[in-house]
Amino acid sequence: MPGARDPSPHDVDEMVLKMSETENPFRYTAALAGEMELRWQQYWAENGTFHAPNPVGELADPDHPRAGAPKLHVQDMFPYPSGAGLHVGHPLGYIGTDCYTRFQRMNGFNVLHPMGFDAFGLPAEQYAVQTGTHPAVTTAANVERYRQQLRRLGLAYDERRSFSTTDPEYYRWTQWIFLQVFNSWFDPELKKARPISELIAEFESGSRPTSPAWSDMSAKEKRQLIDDHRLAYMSEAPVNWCPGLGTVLSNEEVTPDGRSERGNFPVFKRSLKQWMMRITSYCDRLVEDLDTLEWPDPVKLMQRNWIGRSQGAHVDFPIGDDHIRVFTTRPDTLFGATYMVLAPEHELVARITAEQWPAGVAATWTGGHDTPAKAIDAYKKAAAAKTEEERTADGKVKTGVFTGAYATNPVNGERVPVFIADYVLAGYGTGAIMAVPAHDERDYDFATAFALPVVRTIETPEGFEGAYTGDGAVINSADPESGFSLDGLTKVDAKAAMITWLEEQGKGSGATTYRLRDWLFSRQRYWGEPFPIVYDETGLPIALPDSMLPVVLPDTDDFAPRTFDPDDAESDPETPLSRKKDWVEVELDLGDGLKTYTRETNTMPQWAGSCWYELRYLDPHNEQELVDPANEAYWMGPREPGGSGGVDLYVGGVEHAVLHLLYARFWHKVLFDLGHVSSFEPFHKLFNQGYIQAYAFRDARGVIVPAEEVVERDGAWYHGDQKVNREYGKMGKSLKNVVTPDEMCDQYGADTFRVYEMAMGPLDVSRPWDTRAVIGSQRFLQRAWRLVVDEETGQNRVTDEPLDPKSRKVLHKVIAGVREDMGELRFNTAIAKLIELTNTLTPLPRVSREAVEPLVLMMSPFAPHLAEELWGRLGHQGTLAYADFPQADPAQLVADSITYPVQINGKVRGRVEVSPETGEAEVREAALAAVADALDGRTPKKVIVVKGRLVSVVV
RNA sequence: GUCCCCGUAGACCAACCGGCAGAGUCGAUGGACUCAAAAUCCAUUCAGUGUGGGUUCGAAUCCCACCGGGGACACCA
Repeated sequence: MPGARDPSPHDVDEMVLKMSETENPFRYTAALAGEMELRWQQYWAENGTFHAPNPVGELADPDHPRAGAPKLHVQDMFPYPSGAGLHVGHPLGYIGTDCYTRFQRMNGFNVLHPMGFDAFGLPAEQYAVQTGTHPAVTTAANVERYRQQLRRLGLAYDERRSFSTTDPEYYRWTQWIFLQVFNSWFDPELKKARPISELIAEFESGSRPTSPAWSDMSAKEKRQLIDDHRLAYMSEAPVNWCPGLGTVLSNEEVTPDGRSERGNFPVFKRSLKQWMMRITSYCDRLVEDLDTLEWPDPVKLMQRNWIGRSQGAHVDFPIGDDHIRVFTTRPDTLFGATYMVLAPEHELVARITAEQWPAGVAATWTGGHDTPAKAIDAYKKAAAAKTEEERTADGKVKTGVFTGAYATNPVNGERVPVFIADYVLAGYGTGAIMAVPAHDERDYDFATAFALPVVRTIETPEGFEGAYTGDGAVINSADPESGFSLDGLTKVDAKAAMITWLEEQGKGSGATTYRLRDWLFSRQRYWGEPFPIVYDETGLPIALPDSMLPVVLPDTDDFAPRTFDPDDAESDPETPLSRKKDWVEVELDLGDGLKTYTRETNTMPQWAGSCWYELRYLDPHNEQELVDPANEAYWMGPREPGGSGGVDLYVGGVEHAVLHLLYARFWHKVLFDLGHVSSFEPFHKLFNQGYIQAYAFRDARGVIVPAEEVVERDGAWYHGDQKVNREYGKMGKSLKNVVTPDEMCDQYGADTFRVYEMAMGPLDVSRPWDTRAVIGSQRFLQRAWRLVVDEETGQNRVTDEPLDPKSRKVLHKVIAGVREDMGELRFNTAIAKLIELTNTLTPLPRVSREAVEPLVLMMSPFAPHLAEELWGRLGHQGTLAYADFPQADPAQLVADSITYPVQINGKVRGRVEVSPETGEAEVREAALAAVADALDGRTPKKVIVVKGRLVSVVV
């Protein structure tokens, strides 16, 4: 019956809570924490406490306490706001940067710590399709939910600088950058991007000759030639088509086994006309500038691997009237090239294939076929039938067939047989190799299988079997006819000498190749930035002028992508925007009067918005410019000559090692070349935070049971009476082990949650979530609270009497330690030291202000609400966010005395206590005296005094 | 297969340039307080550092091999 319900267990909890509150009304409970947290969050918002002043423009504030101070720009990888909301793992990095920036703000830095939302892209669209709601609606709701969740944690963001990549005011500038890229070309001499207008001027003046001559070209031909030089260009080329997602994908979005990173659908190579970005022009700079960055080595390595730069040579091997061009990193071993291999797809295969097998050819070479053409045909069919996965999974087993043709080794005139084999990839280098079995493992395996000769050209250690890839003197590398010889040179010198010779003879040249391909930039999706591009009757793209930006994404109910059977490789992509006929056809005046144009209907990929967001935080409302140069120079400019500049600390997961971080670096470099920014790298220092993982439990049937209902008994886990198995992994709905920050705030308060996340381990290490252990952080905050506040009366307990000398030493030791730990993001050890200090003060009869004030200040980065509250109760006005972080008194860091353990042969046999100034000789005397008994008359062979540490005696 | 990182009390983690293995947290146990409990406070417990060698007066720390866990790359010429 309504109004007469029995007390539920929930009510009982509340009664218990109320009872304990009435017993100790001023106790630091979750309820009290919640009340004061809300109050301080309001205070900060109302007072703009965390506003960071810009040098110029709308956000400039000369009266701000940190105006003109040294700057610190710290950023998190902004989240994609999913429909599921945050779990406790998500804000780990955000809390880390919040603690760090609060600390540095108190150290006098003008701190920029913004947060935004990466809200375009596939997942938002998929979520919208699932729920049948427009992505704009779901995205806005998700962003709002994230904002609330983050606000509740007391993160000190400058909220004026927050934006979402889906805001038209934001993507207006994403489109503007696209146009910058579109209207640029890469000058290979200067190795930088230049405005396309400068290229056109060179064409027109004839200083850069064209073929045919510029003046002989039609207007359309001229435009095509120009378009071919742009950094953003359209091309018909094999791309990754993913029917399951209904869109094409960039190489970076495809996993090594040929599936989509998102959704795990099959991906097929398909020739389609798509937008590309010429990231390959920047390969060298993207590799070399890694040296200027403070990034974790694994991330640098991943980028280097992905770019895959190799230096070597192109060499031409004559064959009939043709020649086969190969790329090799080992031109020094050219004399050892005993055969050649083409990729099965290589364009020369058909032309060079012989009509008949040469006399006496081995059966292994022919694959058992009558003619080379049949053998080749069969092999190509077999290769095509294999998936990428099968092709690589076969590992070391080398297959191939002979073409029946022979080419000529250009250095010594030897006839070398030409094979096709799938261990040579069509997409890398020239799709053809010279094979040097003596010094390349793959070639050696193939040569062994096909009984091909092995000629060593590098001195190989005695008894060495297989391919020797190490260093050594060059041998067997001389041509008696020409007199050319590399014999006796080192590997490095021989490479250089060979390249010089090849270039002199016109038989090859030094060359560098890359694994990186140009960035496929268009997607057949609705929820992305529209391209600021239209087409006229020629079908060639025309950039819209800045004045027409933004090109707003048109509203539609028909936003679902056209997807296909995931395995239907022959399906064709369809852009959702193309269905909006009234939007696609547009009348514009682009200079030649009002004409009808057709809009580009692809949208930009998810990565576009995150490619430059670090810049927009600097000047988020600037309508004239992407960012005012003065603001960019202040927040991101290089700090020393030749420095990269960029964000001072960028924190995020390692999963973006290649995708986001590579694309963002590329765009930033284009903007740098065009003079829009003074930094040539976007992120100077990168820190990869670990993940919070969680246990999940499965019952005997293999069904996941809710983790919170599982109890541990006698070393096993039970769900009710049922024994369950424990697994370790991600936190997620499907594993029924999600814990949300909201629950933690309800149960303990945001400060406790923050302290727990920071205390549970180093920021870069992944660890398991353990709700039961959170209580420890709450106890710490309760003890600290109790130092200041009498739990029964609410009175201030702090006295102005000086601290006792012993505790003072502890205080200053802790201050020194905490400062050091904070600077290096070692929050777990900093918190341990704060707990130590708290535990030192707890038993004291009177609590001295001398100790409590520094404690409160030092706790404030971790537990900001509690600290603000205590700071007020200690008699201060306003916020402590700009108070000075405590400094240790060096005089207090000197120990009164030092106890030296005295070791005899590595074992501690005694101790001596001396004053810190005691000289080495005296310590030695005292030590020997202390262990005289243990020495038992033996004379020490050696006595080692380690100053301040110990004394080691050897007998 | 190659390369990189990590293995320390029952759990999470400290230990700086090699110098007494323990800062902190959870758990467990005992005590104080209480009629009792919760909460709180106090105390105790527990590893010789994955295994085996080596260097050293001295090794968790440096070197080598192996085992276990995580990650990167994986025919890139």
